Amino acid sequence: MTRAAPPKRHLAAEIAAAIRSGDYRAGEWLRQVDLEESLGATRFDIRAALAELALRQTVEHVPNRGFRVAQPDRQRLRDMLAVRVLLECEAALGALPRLDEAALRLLERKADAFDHAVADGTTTSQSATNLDFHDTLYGFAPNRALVEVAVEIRDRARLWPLVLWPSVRALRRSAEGHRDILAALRSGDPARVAQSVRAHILGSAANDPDLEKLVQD
Amino acid sequence: MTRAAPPKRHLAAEIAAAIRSGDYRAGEWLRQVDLEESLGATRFDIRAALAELALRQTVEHVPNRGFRVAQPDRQRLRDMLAVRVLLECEAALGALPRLDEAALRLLERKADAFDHAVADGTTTSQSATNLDFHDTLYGFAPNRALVEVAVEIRDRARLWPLVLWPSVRALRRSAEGHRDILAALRSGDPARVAQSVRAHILGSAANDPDLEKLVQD
DNA sequence: GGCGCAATAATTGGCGCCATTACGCTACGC
DNA sequence: GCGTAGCGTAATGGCGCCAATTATTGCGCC
Repeated sequence: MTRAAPPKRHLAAEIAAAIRSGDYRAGEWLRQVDLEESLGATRFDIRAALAELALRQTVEHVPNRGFRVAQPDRQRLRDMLAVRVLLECEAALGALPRLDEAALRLLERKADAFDHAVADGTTTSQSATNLDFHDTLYGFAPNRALVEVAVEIRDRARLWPLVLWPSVRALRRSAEGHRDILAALRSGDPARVAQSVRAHILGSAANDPDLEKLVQD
Repeated sequence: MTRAAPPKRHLAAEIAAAIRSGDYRAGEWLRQVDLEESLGATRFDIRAALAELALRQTVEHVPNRGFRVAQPDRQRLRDMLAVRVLLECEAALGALPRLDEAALRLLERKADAFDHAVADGTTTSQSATNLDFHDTLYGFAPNRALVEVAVEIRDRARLWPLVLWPSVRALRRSAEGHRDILAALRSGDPARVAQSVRAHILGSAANDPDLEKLVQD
């Protein structure tokens, strides 16, 4: 056999990453021929991946026209943030009683990793370490289904604000948010945990001036 | 043209309905040839529909083996119910301040329709009128994204308990649940609304003896 | 010179075929 | 008589081609 055989790729994730990195702008049409060439995949797989992204509302599908990057209005973005707050707060609260000293230490290391990525790291490493912190925290929650839904909704809403991310100020604020959450978790106060998670999520959209005031609602 | 041309069918929903009606049991393999014959669709569309259901975790996909109906364990069912409570309570609470007298009248008519379906109706009409009541209520919530997620998660979790539905006792309890929710909405008390919605959702799984005690947690 | 229409070109999307893979049966050996 | 290995069969799934639909460009007309 000439090739080692590419075992399996998740093309939908690759396309989503391409959108996230700015290769395609909101509202732009995604031509299947371009994707099949740039990703080196067959048209069949491209279509399956696009259908998957359409189901996740990452892209919009217009019959006989094609797929284009979804462009949510401000109201919808606000609404999605509220849903994220609801789900992720619940996940964090579920994790709270299950956190022992070792778990808190682990979370601190994850927070450190994000700090380092903010200081000197690529956008992708910043994103990865950030997600790692949250996933680790939610991983302690007993309700597995809740965590899955929370992560799914987060990733669904994550596409658009991330384009605006490279603001150093927002990154520093995000790092501080992790510390706030850790402090709240150590205090053991559920209300404080919920508040810190809420502020952190809403703050992630705060680099957009129009969304800034959402934090104070 | 010989045929009026079937414009477009949502095959995934039809397959889900077939599973719901009991044509396929949990864990059973879904052969593509059978579906393509029974639904009168092409293999291509069947595969797309199955992929969609796999993404919604309605069916499980095993490479080179096929698709089979997912069979969640009790713990996962419990977890999904908790997520539903979280989302649907929030949606109901969001709708609460927006309900005027006309809206409450409308909801009462929807509740009446469900009562009639319970008294003399098919399982599908019972299911439809029940969903209609909830969708109407949530439709008043200002957060559109929240409602969409809530409905999506509900439909995702709805498959399995519904097989157990035809219990008349559970249906009557469900009808009473609607009345409780309406009374709570009329009282305007958020805590009471949340409690009634919570009890109604948890009660929907109460015809399973093993799940009965979940209501009192 | 501008607008509308039609022909052309490009892109999407439906569908069938064939290779790959897993399962079940049978035959052989111990 | 039982276990195992090999083969036959049937199902999955990957891929390419062709029809349907739409955007675009050029031409004719007002």
